[in-house]
Amino acid sequence: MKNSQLYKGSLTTIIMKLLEENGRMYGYEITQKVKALTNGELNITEGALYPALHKLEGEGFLDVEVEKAGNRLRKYYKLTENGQKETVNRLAELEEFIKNMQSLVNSKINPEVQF
Amino acid sequence: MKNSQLYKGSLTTIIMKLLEENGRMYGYEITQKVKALTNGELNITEGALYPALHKLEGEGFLDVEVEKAGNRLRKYYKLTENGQKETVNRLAELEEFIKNMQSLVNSKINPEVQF
DNA sequence: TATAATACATAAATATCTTATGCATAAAAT
DNA sequence: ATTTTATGCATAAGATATTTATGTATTATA
Repeated sequence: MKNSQLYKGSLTTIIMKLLEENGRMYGYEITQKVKALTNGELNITEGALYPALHKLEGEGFLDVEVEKAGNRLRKYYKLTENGQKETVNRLAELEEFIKNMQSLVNSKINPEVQF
Repeated sequence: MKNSQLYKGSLTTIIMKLLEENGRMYGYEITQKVKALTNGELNITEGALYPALHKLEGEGFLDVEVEKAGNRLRKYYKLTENGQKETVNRLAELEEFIKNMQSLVNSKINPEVQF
């Protein structure tokens, strides 16, 4: 997704948070939602998304239901009970991460001027 | 560094920001500074740090000066002119990243309750 | 009627980081 | 006195996540 290396490692957290919000979503829907919420800045690639969804399912954090929309199939994912607990943990980790990054970045450029 | 996957991709940004602040630092000093600024939460491992420093140097973003402190040697790194420009870019990317992650995470749990 | 959008999938290559290991000096603890 | 911890560098193997490339198929738009 996108060019910036910073997004590496954040994909599953994003997926789980969106599923927590929306109850259930299918893969393509997730990519579109992320694009919309970030004003087109974050584009999740399919090569990253689908393996991530399969892994989360394999870990027991997601359940899947296949449905047909017209002639096209959609795989709707939703959080399992364990997935809901894990989502809470990951969001807490994300908050910590952001807090830590801000501690590292928001310090003064010229520390010798501080008093 | 640490357990959370979220930090992946953020190491070089952290290094460059610290060098921007402090003028020049040696590897071990960077690990200690990061630990201090994050209250012990973020521990940069040597296996990540040294290759990252070498890579940044190879890309022309860092210059190195070897000095002896007593009988032990230290490699002091500082930003090149290009490195300073790149630091500005990376910090802007970090801000964007944090903003986007907050957009994704700070949305309501129950969107149907919004009005 | 060709192109773009929708919808899934996987495999190879790349990048980053963890874990493990190695060497050496200096300080602190037993 | 001597072991452990801290300081200071380094690299290599393995794990993991993501990019890039490719594939298939349906539906909507230009």
